[in-house]
Amino acid sequence: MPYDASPARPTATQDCLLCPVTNCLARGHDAATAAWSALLGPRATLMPGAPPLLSAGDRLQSVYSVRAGCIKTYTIDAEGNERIRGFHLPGDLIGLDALDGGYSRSTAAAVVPSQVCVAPLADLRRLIAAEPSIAQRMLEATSRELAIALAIGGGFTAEQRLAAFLLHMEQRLGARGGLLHLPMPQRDIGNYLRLATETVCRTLKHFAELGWISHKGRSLSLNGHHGLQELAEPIGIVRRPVALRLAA
Amino acid sequence: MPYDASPARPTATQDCLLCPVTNCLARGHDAATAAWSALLGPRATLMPGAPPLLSAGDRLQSVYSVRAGCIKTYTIDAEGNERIRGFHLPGDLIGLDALDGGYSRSTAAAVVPSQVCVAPLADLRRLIAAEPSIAQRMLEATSRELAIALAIGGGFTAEQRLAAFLLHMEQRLGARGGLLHLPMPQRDIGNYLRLATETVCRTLKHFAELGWISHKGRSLSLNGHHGLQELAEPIGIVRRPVALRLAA
DNA sequence: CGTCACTTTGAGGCTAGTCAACGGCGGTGG
DNA sequence: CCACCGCCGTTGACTAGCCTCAAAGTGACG
Repeated sequence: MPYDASPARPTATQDCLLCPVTNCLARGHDAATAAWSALLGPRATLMPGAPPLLSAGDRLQSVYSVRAGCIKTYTIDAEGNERIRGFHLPGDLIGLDALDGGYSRSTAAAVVPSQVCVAPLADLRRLIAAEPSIAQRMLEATSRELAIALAIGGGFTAEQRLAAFLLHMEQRLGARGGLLHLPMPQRDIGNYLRLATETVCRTLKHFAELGWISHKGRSLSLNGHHGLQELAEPIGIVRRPVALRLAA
Repeated sequence: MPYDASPARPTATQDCLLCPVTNCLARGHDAATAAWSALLGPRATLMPGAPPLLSAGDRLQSVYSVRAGCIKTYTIDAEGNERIRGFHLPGDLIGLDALDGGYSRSTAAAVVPSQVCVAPLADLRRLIAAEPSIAQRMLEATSRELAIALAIGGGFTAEQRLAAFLLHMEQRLGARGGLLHLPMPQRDIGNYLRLATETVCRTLKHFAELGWISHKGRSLSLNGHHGLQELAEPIGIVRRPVALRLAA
């Protein structure tokens, strides 16, 4: 297996109601969940290197919910440069930046073997009409992505962006004890954060020298130092470590 | 008047159904519009320098719809640095990045004398339950902002970002014949685009030397050269000038 | 007519990118 | 089983785009 760890463990036959995925839209309650669960029936498995799930310029047919693995969305400019716009982990939706306009602005491909649930747009619209709470949840998901995009897009230093990225991944992957395994290569991290691969590498090394992290390959452990948090704090996508904000 | 031109022209007593604003959510049709119109009843006028409409960390009470003027949203870090996350023009909504979480991530203040319509969240939720098309439209608005944030956040050169900004403003302001008046100072443009004020100035000068624009103060005219479009093209927030995409 | 905010211009420095080369690890094939 | 190959990560030297600092010019307003 070319991808060290997190082999996506398909969980193919599970029902969405029992979905193990932390943030899965379908979790929770009631009739909305049942309807959503039915809608998400069709699934697709994606391998790295395989044709993309979705290509920039395509008419958006469906929204996708990541069930396992990691999907990256990106654009490719005239010179062939890839520009990664986001990484989508289990529980995330793909296609939210295309709901206005109706055609996809980005291409979506698997970073590691992955599985997605497919929600055809027509069905989704019907579902929204019947169950406004679904729209509410999609609105929240889109809002969350917007907040992240605005935060990462800001004018921060390489160290700040990388620190925020690590903490954010820790949070999203639900890492226990600061132990986590990044699905993507440093090249992709750098591309996403507007950094050269070399800068990612050097900055990680720097963090390691400070004792803030230790890493081997794509597995890393955040040693709980406040350094990363202090660096990432102004970016504001990581939950505050409690307290700290008494004044305005 | 300290702000040369576009003095916001309050239009205070107009009904939202007759709203002159191009993209106003309330435009269009049916019962949804009527309900929305009623909801948007309360209005607020904002002057530059006045206390912000909304502050980072506040519990989000309402979503705001810009009716006239220009509102900027920004964060302020520990050192007091302002970081502008977006400019909101008539027809834009404010607060969309806070729908998840429920508290505002940014502060909103007027760039020029402005007017907003106030949509209390509780009312909005009720309205969405009754009229799913409102949720649909908000979803589209949020999606649009997401696409813009992702695009501007990418790793582009100063010239590319500024070119995209100018063309985008031309589009959003509905400028006729390439003539437009920017509401915000160069400092704010630079802050938004992660550029020093000096870089904005020099880049504008450069565009002018190339004959692509001419400007005096905040009024500028885009001379229709393809240069700006070519620069901005990879960023992808400006509509293509027709044709050009036969392949792929 | 002075003040203040904004813009413009210049000189120099730093962050991060580019270029180049090597090491490691896994997979593949002989 | 080992040699080869390709992707990824690492390291060093150099470069460049943009930022910082400094200062003067411009226009609006009191």
